[in-house]
Amino acid sequence: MKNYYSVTDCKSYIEIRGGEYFSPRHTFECGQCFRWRPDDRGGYSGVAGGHKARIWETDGGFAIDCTAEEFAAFWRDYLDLGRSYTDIAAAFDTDDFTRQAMEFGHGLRVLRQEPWEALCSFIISQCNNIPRIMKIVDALCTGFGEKKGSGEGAYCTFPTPERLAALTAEDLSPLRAGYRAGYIIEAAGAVAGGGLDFEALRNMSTEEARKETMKIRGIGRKVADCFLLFGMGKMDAFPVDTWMKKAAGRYQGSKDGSGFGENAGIAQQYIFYFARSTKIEKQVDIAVPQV
DNA sequence: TGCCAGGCCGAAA
DNA sequence: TTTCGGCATGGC
Repeated sequence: MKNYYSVTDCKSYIEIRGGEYFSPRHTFECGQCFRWRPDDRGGYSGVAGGHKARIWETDGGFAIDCTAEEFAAFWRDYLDLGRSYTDIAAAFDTDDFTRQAMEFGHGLRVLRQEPWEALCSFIISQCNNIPRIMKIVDALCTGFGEKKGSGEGAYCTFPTPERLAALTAEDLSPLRAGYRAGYIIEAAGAVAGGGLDFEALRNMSTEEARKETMKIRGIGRKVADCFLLFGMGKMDAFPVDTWMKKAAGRYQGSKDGSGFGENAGIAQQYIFYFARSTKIEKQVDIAVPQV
């Protein structure tokens, strides 16, 4: 396991080499996030934490169209580059199912998303399909987020809880989110009003944080666990006995015998394996060298 | 046209 | 404690 990333400044972008293999496709299309889109050049463009970027694979690693400073300040943590997924994968090389799961999702990383964006996005995800989730999230950002940049580089940030808390379900009707609109506004109110305190949740056990999150109407076990894993970095949010049994059932029931197809749902179950891995993972040194 | 999608809520059993 | 219908909407 290499734990050292070399960052090369290529003027309009930086290239990261020497770390673990990172798959933009597996990472951005597995269903853990909803604001990244593939482009016709093989890369992915997305907005996170108020930043916009394009990420693509290179011969020796991957590249981001940002500065080394921006990488160090935001993208490095967002992409969870300080965690050794190689070690995690090695620890799960125990049986056919887990081995194929790891192979299928090779290069996938669990993104460290903004808490509010993760919570709101997974409220929208309930009883919904991924293309429509992305469509609603996009409409939410376009309609109520902050507009940044200009021309082709223009984009909208994810709307703040304060902004959404001031709205009514009717205001959100252009989103066509259905009954989820009310849930969004209630959650926004809880966050903006301090009823759901992200910093306090960080200091709680996963179980306590889950209980606290589920006090909000419209947030059940599934949404809460997605929020805790993807938004709060609580890597043990998904109990293996609950979620992996589902994944195993779908794996064994696959018609072509290949196990894992191009299925975002299955890929997410793969993430749950990572979620169970904190006990064996190692933190690595990711100091960014001079460019 | 009908089924279903990465749920949740609340009532009834 | 578990089960089940209803909820909005749109993709297939």
